[in-house]
Amino acid sequence: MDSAERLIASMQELLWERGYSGTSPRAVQKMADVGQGSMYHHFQGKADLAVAAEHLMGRELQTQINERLSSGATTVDKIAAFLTIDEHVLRGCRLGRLVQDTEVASNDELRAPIQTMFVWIQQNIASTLEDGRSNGEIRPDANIEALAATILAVRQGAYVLARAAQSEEPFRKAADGLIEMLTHGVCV
Amino acid sequence: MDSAERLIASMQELLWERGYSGTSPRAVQKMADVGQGSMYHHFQGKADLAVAAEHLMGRELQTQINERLSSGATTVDKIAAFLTIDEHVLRGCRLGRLVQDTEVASNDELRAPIQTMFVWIQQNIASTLEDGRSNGEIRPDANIEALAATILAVRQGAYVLARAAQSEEPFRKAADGLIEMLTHGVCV
DNA sequence: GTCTATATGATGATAGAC
DNA sequence: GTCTATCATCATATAGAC
Repeated sequence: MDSAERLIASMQELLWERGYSGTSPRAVQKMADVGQGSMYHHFQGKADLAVAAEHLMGRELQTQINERLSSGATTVDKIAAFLTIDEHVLRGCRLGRLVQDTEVASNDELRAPIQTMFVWIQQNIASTLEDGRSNGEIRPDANIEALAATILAVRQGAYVLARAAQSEEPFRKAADGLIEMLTHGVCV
Repeated sequence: MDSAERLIASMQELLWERGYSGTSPRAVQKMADVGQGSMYHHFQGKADLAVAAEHLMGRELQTQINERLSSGATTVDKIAAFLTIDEHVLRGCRLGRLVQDTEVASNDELRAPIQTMFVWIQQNIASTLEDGRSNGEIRPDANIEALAATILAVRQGAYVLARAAQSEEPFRKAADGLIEMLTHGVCV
């Protein structure tokens, strides 16, 4: 990896670990083993480098999500796979965590890659549900768009609950509850 | 309001607006119109003042949530009220946002009040669902605990989606999807 | 109980040599 | 393309006068 690549990889790591405001250019340079001048040669500044890191995150997440949403026999299995716990639950969602930072939310350049990814994920969940509807697994009158938003929200919210508890248990519970609702409904 | 109360109110406001790491004692003092020496007289430091602010937040949230979970005729109406949009959706959840901050998540004194509130909320949702089960509104075999976790996760996640989009729409959609799942289920 | 002065280190960024 | 030196500003906190 060259300097620029190492800078992006380090920024990505630190964004996940410490958030945007909590990540200093210094720390990125140190982790990447790259000098200050070098960083400001390759990137305009902290925000510019962070955007590059966000784009890399997005590409990695797309791969992961595609794998999960295409695993499993039934539609519910696919959604369950999407909600499967991974090794990083307590670190939070790489993208979702970032957008809680006011500096990120109020800067369109930093926010755009996150919003784009969320839209992409929702569309993929929606098309998984559509397939299920064609198969006859999903009710014909289901509001696919709303359901996709709910499913993504459960994952994002489950990360938050797990972080507050410093335990993976609330994540699992929230996922279980969603699967139950998808399969059985709740009302008599 | 005396100095200490103004400090707590200001810290609360700034925690919501800028998060913990993003809030400096300076800024709090300025908003509260209180000098530096005064702040360090009343509180041990930034974290100590933040904990006081978190406790105040918790008390306010309990009132709001009690109101919502007791409004509405049916159990689903009550859950829908819990998921009703409020005027502050784009600012995020006061508690959920905080715990995304690494400094908060890794400091037990700062994290505890948040976790306590989440547990309290889940218990209140659970007992609302229990009532519905007694009424015959909710399936007897429903996994109440998991459903409560899911419902709270939807609210938390919906905040995240709204912030990423800088729009209240995803929040509404996620809530709609949840209500649909509660009432009809999704699978044929 | 509140004030000002000060300490110590980090922040994000620039300047200019090599 | 990378380096070191430097900048102005902010962070959190303490010291000691009033």
